[in-house]
Amino acid sequence: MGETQEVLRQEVLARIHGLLDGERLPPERELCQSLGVARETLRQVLGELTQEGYLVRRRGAGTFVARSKITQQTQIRSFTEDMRARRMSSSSKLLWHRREPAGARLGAVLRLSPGEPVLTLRRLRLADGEPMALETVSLPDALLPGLEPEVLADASLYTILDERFGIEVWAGDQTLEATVTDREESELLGVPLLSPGLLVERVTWTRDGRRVEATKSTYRGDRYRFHIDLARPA
Amino acid sequence: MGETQEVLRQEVLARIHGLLDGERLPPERELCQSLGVARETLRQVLGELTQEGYLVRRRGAGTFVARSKITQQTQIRSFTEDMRARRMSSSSKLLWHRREPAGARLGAVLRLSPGEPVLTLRRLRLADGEPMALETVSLPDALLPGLEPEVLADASLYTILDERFGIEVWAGDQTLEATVTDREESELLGVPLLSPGLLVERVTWTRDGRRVEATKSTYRGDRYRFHIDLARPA
DNA sequence: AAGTGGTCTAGACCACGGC
DNA sequence: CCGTGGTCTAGACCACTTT
Repeated sequence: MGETQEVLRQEVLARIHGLLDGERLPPERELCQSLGVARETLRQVLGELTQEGYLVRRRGAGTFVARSKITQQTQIRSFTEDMRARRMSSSSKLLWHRREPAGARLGAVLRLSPGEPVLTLRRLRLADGEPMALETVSLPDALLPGLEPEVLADASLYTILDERFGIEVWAGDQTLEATVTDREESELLGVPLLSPGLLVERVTWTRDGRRVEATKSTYRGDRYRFHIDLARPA
Repeated sequence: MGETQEVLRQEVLARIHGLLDGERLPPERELCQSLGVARETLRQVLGELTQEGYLVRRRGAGTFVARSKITQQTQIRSFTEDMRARRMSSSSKLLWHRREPAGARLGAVLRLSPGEPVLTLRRLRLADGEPMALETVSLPDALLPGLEPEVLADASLYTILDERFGIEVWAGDQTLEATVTDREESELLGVPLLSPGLLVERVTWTRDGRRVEATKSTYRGDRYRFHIDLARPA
């Protein structure tokens, strides 16, 4: 996303904030003029905000504030919460951590400039003392000023984010695919080489769109199962 | 999506089809001229195809073909609907079918008495002519009076349920786990023995709680990917 | 330096909703 | 009918990769 759009997004969010649920925004042609940008640029931003549930657009009618978000499909759960829900004890082993520039790929995913520092840590996650998953988490360092990675050795990341930094994860995006374990994963997870595994990639963000984490995990295929409640679209 | 983009999309897909994995597409400025559209319009289409995994774009370098995985959304979708959403053609090959008493396990899942007849069929599902998944569906026979299983050889189950029997799937429950393909699966899916695969089990029901289907599918791990939108519980 | 994708602009026309 | 969002255009400049 460009610089203009970043600023524009905040401006529009501010205006939305000043409106009630269901109220109409000014027409695009009017809004873009008052904000000093091209209509297409504004539309790009409005499109994203619509996607995120802040707005509803109706052709011929207008763009409206949608305060109430409906579609809670699948819930975001941290490993810790997930295990608690399964009535298992969870623990972690911090394998390594480092702070480094985001680089191109992570920068794009987390919406940071490539030079921005990122905290990355790799943890072995255990359930009832048994290895269950290997996880690599990357977080914008600026989000967690002064955090010692060691406290994440055995704590819920989401809890720390919330209680210590006031960061609440609001939504996310996750993909699952099948894989087989490589040598390192097999050893750490205690399974034979080339065992089935679930590769889970997750990106989450806060209500105001700030990217919180990019996580890539490999779950043991023989012990882990992913559950989804389905709903039929209307 | 506009008319121009629809046509454009097909044109670009055709060109992609003519290229190998990793090959570069012509530059945007060249391509849009040869296709007779504006660059932004072309970029819109390229963006979507990138989102869908057909392409990878690298600034300063070019746009490249990515024989990538397909990603699935979160709602209940039949394979047919899923593929249609991906704009791929879907087809099926009916491997076998039979009617028999539900038995203990299926009876419990579908909430039928064990003696109640169940229609079970096994289908190979293909996307754009390529094997993608193996699926075994079981349905209460009483739901589908007079259905000839052959019509399911190449039709959407959900569509038939709805249009012909007035049965609307309302909600469901799905689990995913990692597996490796056995001998039969490998042969039918055209992958090596013990390839990674996704084992998907699904049970769905109508609004009034009647169980509709119990399905067990094995998806190719190298071509299929599940996509889930996450939301944080309130 | 040349060429690529990424962003932004100003303006046109279309399709639809509500008056 | 007019005003709205939806699409498309031609062209400019920027950021990055490659040579």
